[in-house]
Amino acid sequence: MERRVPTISDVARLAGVSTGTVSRVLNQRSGVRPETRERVLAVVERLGYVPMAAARELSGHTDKVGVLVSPRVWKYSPYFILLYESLSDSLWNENFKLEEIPFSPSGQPMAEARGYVVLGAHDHDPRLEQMVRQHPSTVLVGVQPGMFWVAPDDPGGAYRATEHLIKLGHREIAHLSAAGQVGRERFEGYRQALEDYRVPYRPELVFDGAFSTLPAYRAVRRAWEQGVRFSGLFAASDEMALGAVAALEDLHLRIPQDVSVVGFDDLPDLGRPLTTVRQEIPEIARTVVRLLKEAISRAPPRGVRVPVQLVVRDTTARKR
Amino acid sequence: MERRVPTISDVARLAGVSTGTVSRVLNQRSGVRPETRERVLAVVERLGYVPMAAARELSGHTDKVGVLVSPRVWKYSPYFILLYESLSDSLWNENFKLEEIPFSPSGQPMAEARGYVVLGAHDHDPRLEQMVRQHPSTVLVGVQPGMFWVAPDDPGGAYRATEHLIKLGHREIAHLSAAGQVGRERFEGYRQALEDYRVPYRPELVFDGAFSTLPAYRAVRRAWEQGVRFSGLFAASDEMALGAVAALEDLHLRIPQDVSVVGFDDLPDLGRPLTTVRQEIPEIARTVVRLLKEAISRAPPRGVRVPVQLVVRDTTARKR
DNA sequence: ATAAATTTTGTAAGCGATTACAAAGGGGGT
DNA sequence: ACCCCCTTTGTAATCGCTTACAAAATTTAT
Repeated sequence: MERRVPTISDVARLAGVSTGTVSRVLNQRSGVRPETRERVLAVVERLGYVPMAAARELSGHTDKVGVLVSPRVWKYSPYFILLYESLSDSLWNENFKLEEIPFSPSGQPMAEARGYVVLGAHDHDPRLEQMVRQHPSTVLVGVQPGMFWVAPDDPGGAYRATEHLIKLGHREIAHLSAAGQVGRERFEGYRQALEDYRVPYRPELVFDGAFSTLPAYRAVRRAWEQGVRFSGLFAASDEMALGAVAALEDLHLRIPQDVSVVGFDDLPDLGRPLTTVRQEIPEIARTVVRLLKEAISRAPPRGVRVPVQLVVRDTTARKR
Repeated sequence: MERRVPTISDVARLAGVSTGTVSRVLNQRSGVRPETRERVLAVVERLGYVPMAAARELSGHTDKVGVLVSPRVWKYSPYFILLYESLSDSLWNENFKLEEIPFSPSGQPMAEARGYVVLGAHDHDPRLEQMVRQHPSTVLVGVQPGMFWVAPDDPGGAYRATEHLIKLGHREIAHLSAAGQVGRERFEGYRQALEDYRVPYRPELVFDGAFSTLPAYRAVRRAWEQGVRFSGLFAASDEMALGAVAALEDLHLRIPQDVSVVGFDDLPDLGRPLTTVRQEIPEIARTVVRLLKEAISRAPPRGVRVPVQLVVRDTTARKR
């Protein structure tokens, strides 16, 4: 009953090779005959062997990567948690170990690490520049020319969300926006779609929802009560979309019959399935890791956009 | 500039003892002369030495402790995150290592661990019983006779919150409640205070806020709009209190002049400082660890209430 | 003072991985 | 066949810490 967790030696023994070879296979080092590799991998698979983190780290070959999280509230958002976990996994696969590092007011991370990932930085946080100067191996999640960055295709996603509504026949399309880089980019996508399809842009249809449920609810409800009308709404985040849905329902409107709502992010376990723009968080994480390795090897900085995808569920319908 | 992180050998060398002795001091093992202990601790302090987690774990002396988190949403609440982190720290100090374990549908944790901590379990989750039978070294955060459990003094805190409002002269005191064990206990405290102070209990003043901002907002606003009146409100969580504050403000009421609001939890970084009942999350974590050790040593199960404390800030005022 | 008992300390073997280095194996070229 | 070179594999040291055991120091008993 009491089965020991298999170690690298178990794998080696069963595969008829040495631990060194197993290690080389697992770390994709060159110089292992393909058939040996196969044999080892088969045993790994069979035993369900997973290298022990502590041992790997102790042997001195995992590098620390620090994550700097700017505003404290960010820490509590599902998006952040998902991204953090995903990042942690991806890094581990590349022999890095994620560690949360407090972003000191002076702008210097407290602990030394091989590289850094910055999440949720403010727009023109002066600390960013300093950070990059002092620690070139830094990757930002967000957009920032001159450094390594990774960001979802926010404008593209917003464009497709809006386009989706337009194609359903909607012409009065409201937008729940929010301050900051991300909010701005999603707004741009919205606006561009309107323009391309010759739907007039009306500033009074854009509300600030601060990326959270309650402010979104209040903004939508207030606007509607003041006579602002629309048959479609694109919220720059799922949480805001949820707030909007609640507000509209309180106003005795039906979703999607009276108003179609599109969100952004595709967070899991949301309670209500939303038509939304899905971000591939794991893919973002993998990209961060890829760039981080480039950064560490002193490649010239570049930015990458990760594609997003429209997921149509039942909060949108053809305009009646 | 490139200063190495000190190891146990550095400490040993500087203190003029062997690594074995340092280790014994650090792990509070007996059989170290007090003056030697002092000397070692001084060096530890001076170097800022912190044992390396990986090495400690590898040496086989840290036990895994699994945390089971029931509903997935829980994971995104600040309370959970705070508790999790606190728990992780406290466990580490006692040579345990926290690990999140998926609560499989069958009710059996997937991985083997020395002990388990269950967070946010449903009221009478049938899996709990099975859990305890199969893994006696389980501590629940919540109340459950027959097993080890730790819970904040919810009834007491709710009592004091309500009492505070009563003593400020309020007689119409609303309550934002929520389903589940915790919600019920806080409701009980509220009710008991009313009874003790001879304030009539009025069921129409109790709303369901589902422990979150938006539902709380909607409940409060709807009630007020339907003519329900109160000059004080005790919300069973800070988040709900925030929702209530927003609702009341939208109804053109001033806090605390028109309505006094009390929350529960004292979450940090809330945006608006609230009069609330503070939970000492670190203390809860420490208690969990203490009980966990008892559980592991097969002591008879018991439950512990951790005291809470009323923190008066500026969302409450004397009734006008 | 000496031996025995006890307390305190040092020594060294692991824990599970990685990796430098050495050794073995496999072709070609002659 | 023989030698050389390149690829593949094995060996063993290493990372930082804990701990069983041995050794030394101290106390107690006689």
